[in-house]
Amino acid sequence: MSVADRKAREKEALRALILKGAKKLFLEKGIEQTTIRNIADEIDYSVGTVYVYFKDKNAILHDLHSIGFQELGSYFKDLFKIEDPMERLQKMGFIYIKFALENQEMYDLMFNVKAPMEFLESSNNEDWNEGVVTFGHVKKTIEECIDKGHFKGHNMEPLSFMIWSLVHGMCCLEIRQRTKGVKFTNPDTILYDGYNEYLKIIDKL
Amino acid sequence: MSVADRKAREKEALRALILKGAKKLFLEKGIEQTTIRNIADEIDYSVGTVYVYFKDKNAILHDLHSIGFQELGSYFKDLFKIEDPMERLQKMGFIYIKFALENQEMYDLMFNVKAPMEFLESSNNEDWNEGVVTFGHVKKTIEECIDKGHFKGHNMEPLSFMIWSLVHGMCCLEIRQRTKGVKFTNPDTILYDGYNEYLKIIDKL
DNA sequence: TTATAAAAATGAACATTGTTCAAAAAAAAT
DNA sequence: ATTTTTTTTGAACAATGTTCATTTTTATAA
Repeated sequence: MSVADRKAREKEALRALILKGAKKLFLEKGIEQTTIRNIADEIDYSVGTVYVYFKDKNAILHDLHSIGFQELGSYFKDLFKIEDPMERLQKMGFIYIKFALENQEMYDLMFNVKAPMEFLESSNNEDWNEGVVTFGHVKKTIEECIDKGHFKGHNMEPLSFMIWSLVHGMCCLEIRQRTKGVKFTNPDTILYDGYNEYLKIIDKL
Repeated sequence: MSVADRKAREKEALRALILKGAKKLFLEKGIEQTTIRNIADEIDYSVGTVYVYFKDKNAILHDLHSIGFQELGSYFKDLFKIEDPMERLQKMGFIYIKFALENQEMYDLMFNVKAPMEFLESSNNEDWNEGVVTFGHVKKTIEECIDKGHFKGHNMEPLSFMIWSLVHGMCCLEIRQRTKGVKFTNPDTILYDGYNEYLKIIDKL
């Protein structure tokens, strides 16, 4: 173990500490209400240090958005043990909603907040890897469904996109407060009620 | 015409002028990049004046979000001439997408930006009228579809919510840049391709 | 151990933001 | 012409993201 190695580890640790502090504050008081100064205070470092480890706020938000995808991944983990692709598809949407509702701020960061995408653009990164991988799971599952004779007459990719959008749209309306004040009969269960309507439909396809 | 009347008209006119200037700048450089000072400059008034006519920035954003719903209403106008509810439902989604793509910044303000909802909360307004009315159009159409024997075994409200979410989700992913960098086969048409998959499905219901 | 070089951390300073409010200017009423 | 009311103003404030010369800490060499 050289000194350089230890330093590299320490750098990585502080980087992680900053992200941890940022995430804590995000969950406590929201992304927009969290400032760099807040984050620095939280971990007992100065503002300047934060900027040594991250180019700007977008960079922090991007890294945190990646962590969000890791967390979604751990929600998804057991899914791939399910052999039947139709059953897997059904559970996938359910778990997706569960993740979104249990991690609203993170979900928002992953799929709504502009910063992570702006970071990608600013670093000349063409692809959105996190998105590619996650959407890949949907596509793969749908493909298996089609192979088994389901979704006759449908195209894999647009169908996958539509189903992703369906679930995302519900989460999005909920998280961005567009379901409040719309006078649903059962506001508390509307996401799962809506999802059930979708389940009824694909049951026949 | 009393002096008070004229003054009232002038007040209303200046209010409208501020909103017009704000909208122009929003479309030019985005909502987040537009400052109150920008708006004041645009219409040759001082910052202070803007605050005489609007409580804060959220109030401007809320009023502009309402204007967005008026504009969506004019897109929807001809829809209600369509007798067949299934045909109307199909066209409604299509027009909804068209509106979203042609007015991305306004759509974002209407359905994603938090400010308009924060304004509602701060003014103790329980209901989101614009949302209630627009969602009402979907519900009414679905209800007519059910009355005509479609969507057997489905519940009107959750089904309406699911369909709204489906279309909204696609628009949302597009506008918030989550379709870029995901390597679609046909990125330019993915929204309409996705919508077509939905059309194929409800065709059978 | 001490002196020197490299790395890491700092926080004052800057430009920009939303917002306020006493003062000035303009308009209306007397 | 004078007073009162309404409207407009922009300097000032606190808070934000960001920068960077300076200081502090750590590693290396003598």
